[in-house]
Amino acid sequence: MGRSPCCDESGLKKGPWTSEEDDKLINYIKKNGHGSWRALPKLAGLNRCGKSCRLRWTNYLRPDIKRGKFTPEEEQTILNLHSVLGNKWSTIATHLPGRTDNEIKNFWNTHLKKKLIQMGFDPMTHRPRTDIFSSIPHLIALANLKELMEHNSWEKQAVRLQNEAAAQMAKFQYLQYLLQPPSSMSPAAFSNNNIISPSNVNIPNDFDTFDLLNSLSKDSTLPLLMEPSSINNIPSSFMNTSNNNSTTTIQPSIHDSIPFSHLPDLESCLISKDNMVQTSNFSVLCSTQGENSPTSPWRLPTSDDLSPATSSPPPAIPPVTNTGGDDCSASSYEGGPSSPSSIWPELLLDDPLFHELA
DNA sequence: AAGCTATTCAACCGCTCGTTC
DNA sequence: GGAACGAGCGGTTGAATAGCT
Repeated sequence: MGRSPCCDESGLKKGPWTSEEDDKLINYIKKNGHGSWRALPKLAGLNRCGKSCRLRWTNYLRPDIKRGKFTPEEEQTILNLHSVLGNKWSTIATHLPGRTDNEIKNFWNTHLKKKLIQMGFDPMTHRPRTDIFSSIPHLIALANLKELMEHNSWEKQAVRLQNEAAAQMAKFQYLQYLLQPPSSMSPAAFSNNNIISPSNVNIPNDFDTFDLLNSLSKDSTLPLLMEPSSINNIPSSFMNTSNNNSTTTIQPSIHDSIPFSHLPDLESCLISKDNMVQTSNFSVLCSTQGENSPTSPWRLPTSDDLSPATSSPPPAIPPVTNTGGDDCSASSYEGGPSSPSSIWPELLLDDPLFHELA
């Protein structure tokens, strides 16, 4: 199958569009619809290829396009969706009305990616980079912030909380290190669905790992999405397990899924087959549905999920069990719903450092 | 003011996928 | 089944602009 010549055809104009060309394109599409893009330029009296016309229309001239700065909510949505979907810009764009895939892609490449890198996170996996050099910017920024805070006086408490947050971060980075996949596995493959499977991760019989996992689950809200056979390797004494036909939710920090009709923000959640939405503050999720099934039982919300019921007020979210007395992590990381694999972006957005570095 | 560098984003390129014949 | 084609997608480029020296 050869490539279609399209824009290679000589004599066709390339480069920036003039307002005259824009008018021609808009008027034609308003009257006739775009029909066949290949045929459109001739019919509209444009010396452009159809592809160029399509791009100009979908990325710039379409009447429903929303221009201007991305809101923090949109930023959050992009981060959440990117952590689940990767560079599926068009899919991400379907969750952001009025934004084009091109615009989101540009915003990611020029802003969000840089923020993640500066914070010491891998923008592909949304996980902390475990090599010491990549962590340096984050550590320096933390140190600077700490110093800044120590020189103001509102902040002994804040410094303590910051230290505790940093300790949490360190704990989790160590956990990530313990659970990290073999080096042969590419980050891209890992980011496809963000599921830790037994084949790509070493779930050790290492008491330290489970101890750390358990401690993190108790005093913060850090989640892990695992496949069922991985879960089988975790001693049951570590977890409280609730079970139904399609999912098993293991919740050391006691946080139930809630019916999605009560969910305040569907966009940033995952929905299970039995229409339960996973909110923040869960700890470990796994599926009991088909031991060898590569597919997650969790899915992104669709427009069909946006029923009128979603407008009913959300129930009070139960407080996080917080054995460590760490109000910082609890107050920072609790709150809005999140998808299991999108906790890192949410952590970042809640992290003052994230805004500091922006 | 001029020159240089960094950033942004519209547009292009080349590939893949789905449909038709 | 496979060739041809159209449409769409993600990656990349480069002109315009902003910021800095």
